[in-house]
Amino acid sequence: MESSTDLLFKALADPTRRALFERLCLDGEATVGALTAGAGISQPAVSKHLGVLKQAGLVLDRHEGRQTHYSAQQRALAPLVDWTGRMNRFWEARFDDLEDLLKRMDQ
Amino acid sequence: MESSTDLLFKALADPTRRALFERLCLDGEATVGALTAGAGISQPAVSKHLGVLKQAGLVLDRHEGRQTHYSAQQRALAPLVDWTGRMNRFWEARFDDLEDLLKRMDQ
DNA sequence: CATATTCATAACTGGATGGTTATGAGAAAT
DNA sequence: ATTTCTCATAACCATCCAGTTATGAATATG
Repeated sequence: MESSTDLLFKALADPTRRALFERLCLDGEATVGALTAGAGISQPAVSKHLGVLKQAGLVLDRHEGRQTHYSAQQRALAPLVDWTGRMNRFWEARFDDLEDLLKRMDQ
Repeated sequence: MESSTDLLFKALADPTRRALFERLCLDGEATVGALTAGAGISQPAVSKHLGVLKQAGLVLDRHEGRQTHYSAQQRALAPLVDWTGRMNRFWEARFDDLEDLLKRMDQ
C-alpha cells in the first residue's frame, strides 16, 4: 500500500512533471497537445506524466471533443504544506525552548 | 547539472529517507547505529540515505570518535515551502480575482 | 599490539522509472 | 465512408535507484 503523501512526493520528484504542474498553475487549463509543445518530450511521455499527476490528485482532466484539458488542483498540495509545517514546528519548538532557557537564565 | 530544488524533492521522495529525516526532526541528533536500529534496513543502506539527505542539505553530520551524529537542518526545507507558496499564490490570486469580480458585480 | 566497534564505500542485483516507437480508440472534418 | 486529428495505451529499452553483502578505515578497548 502506498500512502497518498508518498504518491504526492514521488509525483513532484520528477522535474518534467513539476514543470507541467507549474505551467498548469501559472497558465491554467491546457490540452495535452499544448503541454507537449512546450515539454521537449513526446506526447505519450507527457500523457504518462499527466497520468501520474492525476493519480496523485494534482491535476484534473476534462474531456471536450477529441481533446483532453488538464488543470492544476492546488489543494492537493495541502499534505505537503502540512508536512513541512510539522517538520518546522519542531524546529520552532526547540527554538522556543532555547528562548525560554535564555529568559530563565536572564532572571 | 541538477538544481538544488530538484535535489530536495528527490531526497524527500523516498519514504525511508523521509522517515529518517522526520526522526531527526522529532528526536534531534542521532548516530548512524541508532538510526539503523529503527530503520529496518542494513547499516550501509542507512548510510547511503543519510548521504543523499546530506547532499540535499537536509542533514548535518558531526564526527565524534568513531561515531557520526546526524541532525536535521530544517532550514533546507525553505525552497520547498517557497515553491508550494508560489504554486498556491496563483490559486489565491485567481481566487482574489473572482472575489473582485463578484464585488464589482455586486455594486 | 591485537581485537572490537562504528561507519563509509565498493560491487553487485532486481525492480522501478522515464523515455522511445507503434498502434488503437474516438471525435471531427471532408 | 474515409480521412484526419488528438490522445491514451502497449511494448520495449536504457538508466537509475534502493537494497544487499563484503570489506576497509578509523577509533576505542583489552
